[in-house]
Amino acid sequence: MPYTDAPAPEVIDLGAVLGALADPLRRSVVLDLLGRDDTEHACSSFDLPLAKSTRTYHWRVLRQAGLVHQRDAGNGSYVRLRRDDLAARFPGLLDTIRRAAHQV
Amino acid sequence: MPYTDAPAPEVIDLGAVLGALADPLRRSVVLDLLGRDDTEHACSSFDLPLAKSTRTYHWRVLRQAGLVHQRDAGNGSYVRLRRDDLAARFPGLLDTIRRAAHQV
DNA sequence: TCCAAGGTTCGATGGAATTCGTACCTAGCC
DNA sequence: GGCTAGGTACGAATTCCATCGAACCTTGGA
Repeated sequence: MPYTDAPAPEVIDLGAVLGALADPLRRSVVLDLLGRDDTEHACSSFDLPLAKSTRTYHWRVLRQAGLVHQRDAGNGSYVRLRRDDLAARFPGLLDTIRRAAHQV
Repeated sequence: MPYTDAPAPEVIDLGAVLGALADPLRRSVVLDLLGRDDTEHACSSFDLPLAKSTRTYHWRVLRQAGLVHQRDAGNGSYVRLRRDDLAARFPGLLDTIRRAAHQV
């Protein structure tokens, strides 16, 4: 069944976004997505050293924070960074994070 | 006694900063400081609806994350936003947060 | 049809985060 | 000196976070 818990673009909460990005693992996923093209990517294409259920948990956090859109394909599932929505709501945030993460 | 747990400018951790800013109360304090002049401000000048010990706790989080510098004056204590350090380490971060927080 | 790969859900668990009360400290003021 | 305002330290309680295992589901392929 599809995911219905992603916030609409205009109600994405800054606290939730920052909380999601505060975690090193989730932040690395977002940075990874920023380095890929702006399309869907298979969840299985991320090499996360965690139990399956823990991966599910982190994808949910990112989804509920409004950072990613997720699509269930029964078999696998796919994620896409919500670049436009985030750029519209919090201009420059993702760019700033990307630049900050590439620091020393 | 003085506070010795503030990180040096070059080792401020992005995760710690984002974690500190994820909390609505702490974020509001930082935004408040951004709206004031770039000097020391008395901790007692912030109207935080919390027990004294909880306020101390949140100042410590902000201090240890590297967001503020805190000075003990025996009697009161004073904080100052580390604008320059943060701008040097994570360019544009505070500006972006400020802009984002002023959104709808 | 059976099986494997990829995910979810549900409980459980250990640890961190947040809050508070109490006791204590320091400087300034009467 | 004694009092007060502003803070800290510490312990306790509570809640939230991150992790996992086990059971289950769905699709695609042998």
